[in-house]
Formats: sequence, structure tokens, C-alpha cells
Amino acid sequence: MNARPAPTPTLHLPAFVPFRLNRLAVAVSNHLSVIYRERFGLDIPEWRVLVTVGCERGCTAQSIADSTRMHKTRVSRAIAHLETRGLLERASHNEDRRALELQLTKAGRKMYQDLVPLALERERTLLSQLGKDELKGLLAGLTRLEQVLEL
Amino acid sequence: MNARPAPTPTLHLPAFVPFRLNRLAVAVSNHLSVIYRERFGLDIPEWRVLVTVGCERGCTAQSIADSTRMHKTRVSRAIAHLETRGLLERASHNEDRRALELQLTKAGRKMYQDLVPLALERERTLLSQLGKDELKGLLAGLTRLEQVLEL
DNA sequence: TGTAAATAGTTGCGCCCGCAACTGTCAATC
DNA sequence: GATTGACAGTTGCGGGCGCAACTATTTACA
Repeated sequence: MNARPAPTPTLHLPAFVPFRLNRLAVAVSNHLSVIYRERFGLDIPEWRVLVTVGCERGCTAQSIADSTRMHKTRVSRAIAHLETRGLLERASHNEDRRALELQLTKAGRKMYQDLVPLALERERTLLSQLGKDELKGLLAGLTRLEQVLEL
Repeated sequence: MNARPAPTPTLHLPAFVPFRLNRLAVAVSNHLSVIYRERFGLDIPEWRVLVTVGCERGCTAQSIADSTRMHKTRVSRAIAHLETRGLLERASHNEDRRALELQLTKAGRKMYQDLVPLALERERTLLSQLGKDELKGLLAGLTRLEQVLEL
């Protein structure tokens, strides 16, 4: 007895939480990005920068990289692109000439005002498919994992 | 009264569920991929293919693309790479000469046996940080969103 | 049977990303 | 005040990805 070698455990990908999270995140992203890609010509990094600057006037590339956990080069390129399109302005920071204060142009604010309600509506529609307890549980789980991973 | 124009709703990215899902998925992926990248030289598509073939002997590139929701070119390249490394074999399907039946080589099975317990352990460790109810709620929410998005 | 549509898989191409290295500026220390 | 290290931001480079187009095979159907 007890002579059997430990059987190899099997890993079924569709039941593996890291995989499920990734697949779900991609699907939700695609579901959402249709809006800002096709109707506004933004990709995901640009969308994130636009929204962040729209919320926090005068923020910098670094602060966006910190709060969104995007690589700073990705942020840099998104900012450059938005500026080229006239949606964003860079102004040298008063106290620190390394940093650049960002703010939306008039056109940028217009896009923000058009886009944000649509995005929130999509989020609301998606989440409304969940029962009250399911939603609460999901958000609690998300929050806890964010804590654990220090996001 | 009622003369105020509707204020622009604000979207705070750290509270926006699609963003949170993406950020969390990336973090969990990175947390996990350290194992199969540094210790086994696999990237994510290769890892997924290895695991899937390890579970379902004789599956094809197409079935992997379907079950993992990866683009078929991504699957194709992962398979080619695994074959080059001698971890996987392609055999022409008996009934359909377009398709290729996949199975792990001896070296591939060895890697599977070494890798799977480590991956499951990482998943377990991560999820053990959640309370019982939190975990249950998270999984229920994930499952429901998968249903809604037809994953 | 012969033709057209569908399917499995591969490959060329362009794009985006992260890494590393770089410039310019600030802060600390002597 | 000069030097050293830290920090904000940009850019060249290599690699991976998805799209579209392609080959080869199978299926549907007239």
C-alpha cells in the first residue's frame, strides 16, 4: 500500500482562474473598444490617457503610468499621438522642468464628454446582467485581489 | 429649476470595471508567467498549448484556438515552436488530412508533469488570500460574465 | 462528376509593445 | 559650486501579434 506514484494532476485551462481572468478581460476590452476605436479612432492607451487627463487636470505622464500601471513608453506614445491629433496639450511644469503638465484641448474635452457616457453605459449594461449578489461578490473579489497584488 | 445642463459624468479609471479586469489579468499573468518563462522557457501561448495538448491528447490547432479563444496564427506559431523544441509532435489526422493531431513527446510530458503542479500551486496560493465568501462570489461573477459574453 | 464554398493550417506584412539606452533636469552631498 | 545619483520623458530596436491572403483538403450540391 502507498506504493502508487503520485498521479500527475491535470490542469484544465477553462477552469484555471488566471486563464479565465485573461480571457474575460480581453473579451470585455474588445466589447468596449469597439466604441472608442471605430467611433473615435482611439486605441486603448489613448483612451486611458484621455480619460485620466480628463479627470485629473495637470497630471503628468508619470502619474498616468503609475495610476494605470502602463509602461511609461506606452503612455508617452499615447500622449504624443493625442497631441498630434489636437486633443491634448503639454505645458512645461512650473516647478519641475522635467515634467509636462497635461490638459485636454477644447476638442479633447468635447471627445471626453461624448465618449465617457457611452463607456459608462456599456459598463452598466454589462454589469446589469449580473444579479445583485453576483455583482457584489465579483467586486469584492476584484478588490481583494487588487489588494493582494498591490494594484 | 431643471435649467442646469446635464453635467459631464466623470469616469475614474481605477473604478471602471473593464479597466480593473484588464489590469488584474495582466498582474496575475505576470505573477504566474515567471514560472513558465524563466524556468521552462515558455511564453503564454506555448504554455496554453502545452497544457491543452496535455489534457486532450489528439487535439488539433483549431480545437485549441476554439477552447482558448486565441487567434489561430498565435496557436500555429506556438505549436511550431514547441515542435522545434521537441516537446510536441504533429501527426496527420486519419480522416481529415487538413488537420494535424497533436500530442506531447516524452520530453513534453515531463515538462507538463513538472510545470502543472507549480502552476496549480500558484493559483491556489493566490486564491487562498481570499475569504471563502469572496472566492465564491468572485467565481460566480466570473462564470456569469463568461456566460454573458459567450466564452 | 464537377464546381463552389467551407475549413485546417501557414506565412508575409505592418503595428504595437517592452526593454534598454539616451537627454535633460532636479536633488543630495562634499 | 561641482559632482553624483535619481527622475521625467523620448527613441531605436527586436519580438510578438492580428489581419489578410494563400495552399491544401473536404464538403455540399447541381
